[in-house]
Amino acid sequence: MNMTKEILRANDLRPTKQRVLIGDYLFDGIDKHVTAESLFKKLLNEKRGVSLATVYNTLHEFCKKELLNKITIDTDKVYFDTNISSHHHFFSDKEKLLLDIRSQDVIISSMPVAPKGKKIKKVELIIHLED
Amino acid sequence: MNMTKEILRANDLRPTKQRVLIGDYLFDGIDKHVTAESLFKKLLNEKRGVSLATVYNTLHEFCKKELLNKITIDTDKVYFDTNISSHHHFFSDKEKLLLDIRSQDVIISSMPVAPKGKKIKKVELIIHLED
DNA sequence: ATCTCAGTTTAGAATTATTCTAAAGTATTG
DNA sequence: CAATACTTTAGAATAATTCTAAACTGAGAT
Repeated sequence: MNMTKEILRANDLRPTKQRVLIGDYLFDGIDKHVTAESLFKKLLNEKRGVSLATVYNTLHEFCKKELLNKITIDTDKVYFDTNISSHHHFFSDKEKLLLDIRSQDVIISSMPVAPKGKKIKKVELIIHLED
Repeated sequence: MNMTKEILRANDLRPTKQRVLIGDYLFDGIDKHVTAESLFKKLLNEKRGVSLATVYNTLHEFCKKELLNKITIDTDKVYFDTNISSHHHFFSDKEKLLLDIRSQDVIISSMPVAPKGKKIKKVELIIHLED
């Protein structure tokens, strides 16, 4: 059976045509950074299209199920990373390009304690690049 | 002479009423996190108002002159930090609240090298909080 | 002081990623 | 197959930010 369908079912998401199409692309084993727009355009070339609203819906659902990692680095676009293991990013503000940093290349040896009443949800290190 | 005026002149910015008003608030020595909207509202209560467009213009000019630090953490708002020394942030996604982390509380002991042709412009560590 | 002009401010329109809405479609269960 | 809860979708709505072009102003020259 289609791998994406298994992933979807395992996460209580009905394997609709659209989700399978999106999942097949995102979960093919190759790490990717996508935006709603880039994914939407990518899928336009496929046999059947997926509406932009569905792209947004699906990306958010996948995030909620922790199948994707949402990266907010830029005000005008949200990036989604298919690599959900802990790692950090370079970001080139000029080209708006996001690059993975191998996890072994960053060592954070001291971390603050969370303010009282709060827990640490996620640690995001972004290294902004320039020419 | 007004301290803000000196700062403005030193940065080739004409000390207009609006810039002085904004600078007096931002550069009073107390670290602040503002958004265009929060600053605009704050200034409405002052003797003379400043238009929202000018608030945006001024925040961007101050950033360009490195009098402010722009923090993009959230898609729907840009934050500006008056603390321009190197430090990191907690961010509570729920309340959309930004908190400074004292610089001594984070130690990054290993950093990746920038991709060829690029330099590291800024390192931003954001610790997302939840309840 | 006044003149001049480049730099600045401003209201309102434009832009744009994202979210919302509500109607039509579809997967799943019995 | 029928019923229903979940999905998809087009298009409208939203909201932060940017743009535009006209009015205004600070600062140096006269």
